[in-house]
Amino acid sequence: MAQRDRTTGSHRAAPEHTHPDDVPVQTALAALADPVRLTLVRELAGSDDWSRTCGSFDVPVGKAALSHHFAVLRGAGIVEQRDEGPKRVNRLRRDEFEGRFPGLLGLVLRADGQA
Amino acid sequence: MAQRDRTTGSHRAAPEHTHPDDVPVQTALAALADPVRLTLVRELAGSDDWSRTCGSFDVPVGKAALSHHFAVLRGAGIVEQRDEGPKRVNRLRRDEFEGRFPGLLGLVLRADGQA
DNA sequence: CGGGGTGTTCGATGAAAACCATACACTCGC
DNA sequence: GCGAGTGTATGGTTTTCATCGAACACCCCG
Repeated sequence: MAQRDRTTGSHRAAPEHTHPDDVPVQTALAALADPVRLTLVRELAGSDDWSRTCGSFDVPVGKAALSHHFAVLRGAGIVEQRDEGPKRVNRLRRDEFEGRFPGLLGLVLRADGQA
Repeated sequence: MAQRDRTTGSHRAAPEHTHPDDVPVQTALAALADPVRLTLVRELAGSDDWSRTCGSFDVPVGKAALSHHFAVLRGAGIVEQRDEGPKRVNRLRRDEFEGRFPGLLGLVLRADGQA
């Protein structure tokens, strides 16, 4: 019982996740309406699942703020995290999120850098 | 020149509009990520174009705040306003906005009240 | 078991945004 | 023109949120 995972040996407090289905539209929009988080999502979208650690993103904020942003994205059902040794790797919840908010993800990704 | 409109006789400062095409995704998301504005958009979606005056919406804020919210929606290319006598009537820019952010509007409208 | 690497938590700070009350501007009907 | 009705602008308060620095927790490697 409660035997720890051998492959991803980690018994750190597992990150709390919210399934997209339990996320209000407003929360999802608010989560994506931030430049830093938008960058995270986009960079994540261009990478393989579980291939990026939290610290591997190119954003102009400190560790603390970064950690906070990931918590927000988790709470909005946009990303999933898993502990892998000392690191925490990420995955974009493409399908689940798409099921809840069809088109939204594609919208912010295709997103024309601006204008 | 500059003959005033006869039908909607008004020479008040015309409200400034931003076309959806000139709106950054972030701005659009931020505009919709507010409970009051979301209510405005939804109520507006359930009414005929130009049928609703600013004051005719059921939101728990004062006139000043309301006016501000409409300005934000205008700046995000979501609503269009026109002066009609002493009143200012509204219209949801369905098609134009849909062209710029396909699916987004439908998403916030279908929006399951919550969860 | 000690230390480097990684990420979270805490407390505080600063900026942005929502809000209100008041005062003003404009249109219309009398 | 006055006065009611409608919306905007201004100034100031409150709340919210992004951010940082520092302290802490955890994992691994030697």
